[in-house]
Amino acid sequence: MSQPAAKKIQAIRGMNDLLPGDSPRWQFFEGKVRQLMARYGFDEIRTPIVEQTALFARSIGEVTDIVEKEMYTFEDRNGDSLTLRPEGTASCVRAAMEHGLLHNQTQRLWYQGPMFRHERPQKGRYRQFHQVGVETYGFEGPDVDAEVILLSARLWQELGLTQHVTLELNSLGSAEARAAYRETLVDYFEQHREILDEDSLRRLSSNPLRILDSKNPAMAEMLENAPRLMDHLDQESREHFEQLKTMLDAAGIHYVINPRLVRGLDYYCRTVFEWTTQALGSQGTVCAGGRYDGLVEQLGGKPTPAVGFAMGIERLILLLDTLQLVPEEALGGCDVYLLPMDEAATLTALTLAEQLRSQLPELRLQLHCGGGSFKSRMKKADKSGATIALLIGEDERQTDAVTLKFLREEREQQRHPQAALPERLQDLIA
RNA sequence: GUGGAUGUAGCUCAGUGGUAGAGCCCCGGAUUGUGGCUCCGGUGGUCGUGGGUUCGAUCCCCAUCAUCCACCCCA
Repeated sequence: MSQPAAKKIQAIRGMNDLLPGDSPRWQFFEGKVRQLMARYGFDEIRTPIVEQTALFARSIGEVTDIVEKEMYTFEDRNGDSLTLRPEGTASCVRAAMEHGLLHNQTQRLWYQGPMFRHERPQKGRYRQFHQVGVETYGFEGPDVDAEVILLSARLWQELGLTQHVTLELNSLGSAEARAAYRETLVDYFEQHREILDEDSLRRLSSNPLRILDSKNPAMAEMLENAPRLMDHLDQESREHFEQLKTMLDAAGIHYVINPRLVRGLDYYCRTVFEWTTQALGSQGTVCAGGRYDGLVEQLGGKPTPAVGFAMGIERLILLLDTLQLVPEEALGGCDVYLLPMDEAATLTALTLAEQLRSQLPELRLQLHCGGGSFKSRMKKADKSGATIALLIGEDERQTDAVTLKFLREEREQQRHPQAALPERLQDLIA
């Protein structure tokens, strides 16, 4: 029985397939990250992508856009409210607390994986996107702030991005100072309510600090006279910030102080920073983080200082791509394409391929499969990206030999006894 | 969530109110055992989807889905 044409099923909006052509870039980037984390003494942590909804509501802030309208929240079969994680910090804190990692000890952790936010997709902004994040717990001083910033700076160095990113820096003060300033600011804005535009009125309850960033000329004068965050920093935060700047100066890291830099998530305090680029249009923030000393306590743990950041992998890959910074050799492919020239040579080729793979574990060898004319076999050898083709036909089979042909250079082809191949290939590939 | 642009072959794109084309890719041949260059031939399309107007719609209208850009927000 013929069925009516099934409705075409496609990927969920804003959720992308990573195709074979893309994955080498990701592996290149992920490899750099993995190496770097080890060099800085950070350990990887992996947590589930689903958590109880309350975890995010409590940590990110009830009135943030993320919690109010961007979370993938659904009911489990038993009625619990679950949420696909919109960011990594909350899960990290939860896991660390749950397993006693914060009990009288410090931690330097990193994670990597998919996050989910129901936003309108755009270039560099997707509903399922991927972050690499760093979390430190138990370090109070500005040295660890500097450490995580230096780590990120070194990653740009490794990737060749240093010239294309800018570090913006600010301090929000202690949680108390920030909260107090926020109140002062809201009071001030309330007094000038008639000047506020629609956007700002909305931000008044969600993110009043953002109002300072408004470009509306009608509000410029009023904003000019608004109370300043820097004047409301507590003494300790002020010193913390100064010390951090001294450390970054000493390490030769350039930064721009941006007093309007405000992280959207409620849990941030004191140091906040952002790495931005001009090369990606309006989605220019490539890495952002800061200090969240109050978060562990807020989630029911003991007061624990914490610093971290998250970076958007899609945005970084996009950046690497537009700047053509992924090296050719990172783009995959294989070294050798082994092809039987006719059907009769299939078995010989297959067993030889397996032998070579046993003898040369580093060798990337693709065996021709699928038959076809000799011409098409050669075409596939070319397409495979291999530098060397190994051919086995009637002549070779009768003498236990193999023809070795160079695909990427003008060089006479050779014929070798099969037994001599491992040594020969070893030389050529190395 | 708001505003705008765009959906035609696997990819990049032309095109017309009378049921479609190029380049690349793929396959075959010129070249019985030598890919990349050249030449010749071939496969491949419910013109995003669903309605409407019309004798007739890929084209006009409406809706819907998706992508892109900006806003918002964020990594």
